[in-house]
Amino acid sequence: MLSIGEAAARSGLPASTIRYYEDEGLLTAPPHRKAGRRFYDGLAMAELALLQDLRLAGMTLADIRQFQNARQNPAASCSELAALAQERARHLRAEIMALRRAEERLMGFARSCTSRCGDGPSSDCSQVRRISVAV
Amino acid sequence: MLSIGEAAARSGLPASTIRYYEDEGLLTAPPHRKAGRRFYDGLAMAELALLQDLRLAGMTLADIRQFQNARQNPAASCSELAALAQERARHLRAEIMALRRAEERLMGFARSCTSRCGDGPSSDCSQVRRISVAV
DNA sequence: GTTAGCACTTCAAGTTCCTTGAGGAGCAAG
DNA sequence: CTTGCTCCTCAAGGAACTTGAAGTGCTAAC
Repeated sequence: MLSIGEAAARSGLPASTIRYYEDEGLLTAPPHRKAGRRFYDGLAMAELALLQDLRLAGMTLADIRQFQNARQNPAASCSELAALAQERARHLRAEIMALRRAEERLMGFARSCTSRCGDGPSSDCSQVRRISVAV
Repeated sequence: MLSIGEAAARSGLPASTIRYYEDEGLLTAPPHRKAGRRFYDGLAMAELALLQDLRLAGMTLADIRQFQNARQNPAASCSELAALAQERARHLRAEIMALRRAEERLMGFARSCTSRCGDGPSSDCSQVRRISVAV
């Protein structure tokens, strides 16, 4: 049983965000309480982890609310849930590629900056600074 | 010379966002204007692309404003600029790894959902639905 | 020529997703 | 028993856009 501070440390989210998600109805099973304080077990931590993954996958909080409702509705099709997760994973793969391209371009910027200007201030690299990213 | 609509299409950003960035002073050279309308040349598009990369790399608009100021200041050290870009690229690599992990977990969720419940609605997979993400 | 339609303009207000702050309470150590 | 830490609620604030209203300019059809 973790306090909200410990849960925050493990998940990497601020405690305020965890409380916020609960207020928004995104963390389903209301966690255990002792003297008003929240305590999180393994199940609650797993739900939080899934929530984080869905956020990373680009789902809005409204999207996630729907998904959680479907998860809790026994009449919902499992294959639908799986399809949704797979679609989100695809979305993630696309975003990963975009980030990789951005990473390469940033390294390109850094390279052209150092190779042309070297160390220290330089007044004649303004051109590099302006167009060093491929036009 | 691209109109803002063409620039939006090429960059993938909405035109409103491009205007917003300009209002915020993030697009340095104010683009050409004809009858009040914006037109973007290769240099302006390159600046926009760099701006996008920096946003993807997790920099706030305030961070980027600083970076742009440094880029335009001839007294600023090129190696500093390069170091900043490299640090951001590192940040991006870390985020890419986090996204990859999230992608794998989502695929794991989808797998356990289909393998245990198959097609169609199922009432006895609530356990899977609740804890299918590794605790 | 003029009228319709579309992309553009500015400016203000709205939205999403948190984050911060005020004011207070439980609890363990000294 | 007081100091200090973490926690609580509730309300307000902030970052990064997004949307809407009201108007302008070009282009193409009638």
